[in-house]
Amino acid sequence: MTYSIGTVAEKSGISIYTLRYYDKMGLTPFVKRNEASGRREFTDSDLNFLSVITCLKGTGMPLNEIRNFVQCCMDGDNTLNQRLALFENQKEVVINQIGESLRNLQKIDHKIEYYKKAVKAGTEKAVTGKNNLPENHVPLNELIDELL
Amino acid sequence: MTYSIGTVAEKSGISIYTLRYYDKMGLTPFVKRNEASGRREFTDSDLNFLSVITCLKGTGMPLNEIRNFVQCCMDGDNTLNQRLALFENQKEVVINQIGESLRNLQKIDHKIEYYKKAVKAGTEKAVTGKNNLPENHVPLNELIDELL
DNA sequence: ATATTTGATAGAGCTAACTCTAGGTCAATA
DNA sequence: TATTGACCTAGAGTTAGCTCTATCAAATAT
Repeated sequence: MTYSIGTVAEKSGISIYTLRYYDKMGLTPFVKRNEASGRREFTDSDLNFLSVITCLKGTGMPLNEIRNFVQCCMDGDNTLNQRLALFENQKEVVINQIGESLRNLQKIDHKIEYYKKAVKAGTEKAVTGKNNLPENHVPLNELIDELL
Repeated sequence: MTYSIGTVAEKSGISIYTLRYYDKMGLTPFVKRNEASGRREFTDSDLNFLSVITCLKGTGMPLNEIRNFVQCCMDGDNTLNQRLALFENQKEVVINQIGESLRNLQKIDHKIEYYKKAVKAGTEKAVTGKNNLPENHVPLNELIDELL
């Protein structure tokens, strides 16, 4: 069972243009072509690989790093340690991103409180509170371990 | 008390180039200039404003939207509702980002487990587990409320 | 008083990640 | 069989967000 690029675009939400672009950039060298027509034929395994690529991209990893990772995968078992290290490192990255998101969320919450008061009073001048409260120090690592 | 652009760059971690670029893009119209020399003179209030801008940028808001927000701030009290709505909306955005980050984290954790086994076995072929486990449905909103 | 540093502007250059166009091939349908 | 539609490549164009250069003015250090 294989899928055309259009079908994959529908299933994945990635545009046909982008799928071809990724292929050109070396992100999907595993996708085979039809011998006669040269058309791409995606397998289910290819779709799984694509979802890993999407995950890494979602963490902000640039395409050339993702390409390196894919190359490692193609290079076989002697890159296993390297790939493990990559994911362990990326875990740190994501945890830091969540930390930043939580800090942003906190700041946004303060702003929401601030503007609620201001809207109620009809003017900003009536609002007294400072916007920069002291940061709380969430033990992020533990919390995230708990969430998963 | 005012700060030069170089001092602000140091304090904020934003490069001088970028600070000038933001100013050119209309993100910091509130920063006054020295009458005689034309140099920018940042106040403490300006730094606070800048930290809000940094927060919004950190949530992925594009610069032109941030500029609109800043313009609302300059336009005074009749934009209060609009500004409240903006932050309420941005809160949703950040919560969704955290959700995506947690899903990515989960996938990465599975990969880490996978590669640990593979490294131990010396080959990928020995690893049996599927990589795409069913998603857990964390009640994200409540959890985040709890964290803050 | 002079030299160095810091700041200013205008505008060019750069990178990443698409996004689209042109011109062609191949496959599926009326 | 003819036509429509999906796919192909090469390469140009686009956007966001910086980043840097050239050139000049002002401030600070020696």
